[in-house]
Amino acid sequence: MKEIFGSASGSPGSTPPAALAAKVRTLAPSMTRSMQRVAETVAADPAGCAALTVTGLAELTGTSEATVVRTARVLGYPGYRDLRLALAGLAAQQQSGRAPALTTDIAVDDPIADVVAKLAYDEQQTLADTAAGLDTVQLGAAVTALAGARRVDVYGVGASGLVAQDLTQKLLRIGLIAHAHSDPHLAVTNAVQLKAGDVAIAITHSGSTGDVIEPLRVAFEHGATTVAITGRPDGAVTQYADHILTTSTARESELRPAAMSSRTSQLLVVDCLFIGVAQRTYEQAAPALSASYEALAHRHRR
Amino acid sequence: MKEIFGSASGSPGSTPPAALAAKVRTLAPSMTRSMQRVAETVAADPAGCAALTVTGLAELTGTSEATVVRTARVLGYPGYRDLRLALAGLAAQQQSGRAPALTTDIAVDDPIADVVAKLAYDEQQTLADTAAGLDTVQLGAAVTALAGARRVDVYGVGASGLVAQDLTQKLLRIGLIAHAHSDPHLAVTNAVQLKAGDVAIAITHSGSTGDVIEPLRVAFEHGATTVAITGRPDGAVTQYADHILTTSTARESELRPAAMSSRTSQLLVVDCLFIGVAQRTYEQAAPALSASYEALAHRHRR
DNA sequence: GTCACCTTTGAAAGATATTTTCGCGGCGGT
DNA sequence: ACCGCCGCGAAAATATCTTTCAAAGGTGAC
Repeated sequence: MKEIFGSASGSPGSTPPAALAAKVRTLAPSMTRSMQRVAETVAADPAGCAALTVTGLAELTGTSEATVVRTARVLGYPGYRDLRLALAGLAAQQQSGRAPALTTDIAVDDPIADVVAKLAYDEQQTLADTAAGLDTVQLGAAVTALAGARRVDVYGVGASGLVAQDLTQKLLRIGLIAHAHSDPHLAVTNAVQLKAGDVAIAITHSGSTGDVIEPLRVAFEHGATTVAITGRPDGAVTQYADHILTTSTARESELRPAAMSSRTSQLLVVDCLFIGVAQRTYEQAAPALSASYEALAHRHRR
Repeated sequence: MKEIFGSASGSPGSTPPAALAAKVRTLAPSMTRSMQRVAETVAADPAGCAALTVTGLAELTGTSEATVVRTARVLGYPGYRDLRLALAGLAAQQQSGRAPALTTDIAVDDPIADVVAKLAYDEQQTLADTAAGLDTVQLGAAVTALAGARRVDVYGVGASGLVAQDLTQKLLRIGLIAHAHSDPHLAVTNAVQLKAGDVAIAITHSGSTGDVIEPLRVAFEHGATTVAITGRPDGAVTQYADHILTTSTARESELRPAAMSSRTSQLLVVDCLFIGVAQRTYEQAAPALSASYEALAHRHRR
């Protein structure tokens, strides 16, 4: 019966897996030559050794299994198995340590793995920035307006048009009457119908997209509550907006157009609006959500 | 921020030890009950499980050794031994430095500021998980296919439809011929036109959306290169997919439908595809990008 | 409701890996 | 040169992991 470990799960009782190199140095003098060879090999490449069995490590160091096990004992582990686990831990730590070298731009010759990492990192950054910069008072006001709205119109063209549609889809699912407009003419035509109690939302990264500002102005002048989701809180769109929700912008580059990060940012804002409204209208939203889920179930194959 | 693994020095091919919780979430639906129990136990306490033998873990979860090994396989490891090593690595990482994070769900009575913080955090998590779980080989293959495609069709309905449109918009901007279809009939009708050298992409979170699978099947049978972007790598859609890109799934809750995080994940994948293609076709993509930018300038007001 | 079929599961056999045992051979002291 | 001790590895013994196989449980067809 081998393998005795304390019952406690995450107990930090055992040796902190760091300082392995130091331990090797300290204990080396008290080891025999073969054991030193093993210890040094292990200290030099924890990751590599973690992948080896006793036999493998014995061969690699030109020794025997017994020696490897003895070395593990000297290093303070019950046996090789546990040394190996510690090694794996060490390797993982080392690897995660040297992570944040991702500040560079995406280059034309970046390997695909780097592209993934950099993009993910950038978008995470965008999300953090957006969350930090979002004015919760304005957001709350916008949510209140939406929760009591008779009708909601959302304007957005280009990439922002998709965000507008996303918001619309979500609001519809919780029983609100919402429309997305990406055709500027139709948008204006519809905006004329709005009145007090209705909500109009304009989504534009630049804050100066005429096709989106125009319908918002009309809605504003007809007494609707207007919301602007924009990356430029000083843009032209804000002059017709009762509530301004600011999105954040990541540096753009040649390969990474601004539309990409602004979309991420806009979607977060839109999600916040949605959840906010769902909270306020919970009684009605919850059943509506599950109802729409049910309705789609049969569209899924086995 | 979560671990983004670099080039990975010594450790050969094995799965990056990150994102285990995410992988469990992704794969859980395709597991049997007992396996799920094992997977969840492991995800909940990596450190504790790393200290257990197969037999120990089997007893703890009330299953058999065989089930434990099977679970390890599903999670992408050759056997339990390797899972255990990965677990040890994960545990070490967790212990080393880790923000406790807001793990709580979004509640009905959360103040709006918390909603923003939690949503942002969740989406960041989703991005990290997606990046960690994305198969760069498959991604590279998909990019290659796209870069040389005569024509690209993208299928997606519902929330995924917007992602499909997003991809299409981007590809169009760099000179590819791309169409998004959310009408299943039209999608099939168009799929018939595809042939070798064309690319068809299906986007579906569930992996079993008939309306999206059908056109992909037709495209597949007509010789087009097919790509599936899905959260269920074992879903029905994958049987007609030459390349499978897996999106990650966050735990969903009543207020936060799965569609939300899957969209974030899908968009990251789509962005990676786009950047990848832009890299490959740089000579042609760069001028096309700035050209489309120029063309829109006059639409912005002063 | 019943049957046939498929899936899931655990017990036990089989294969590997780890630990222990045991004795050989080198080395320093006498 | 002889004796005894220490380091070392081969191989046996044990623990651990993997595979196989048959029974239990569930599902859909009739």
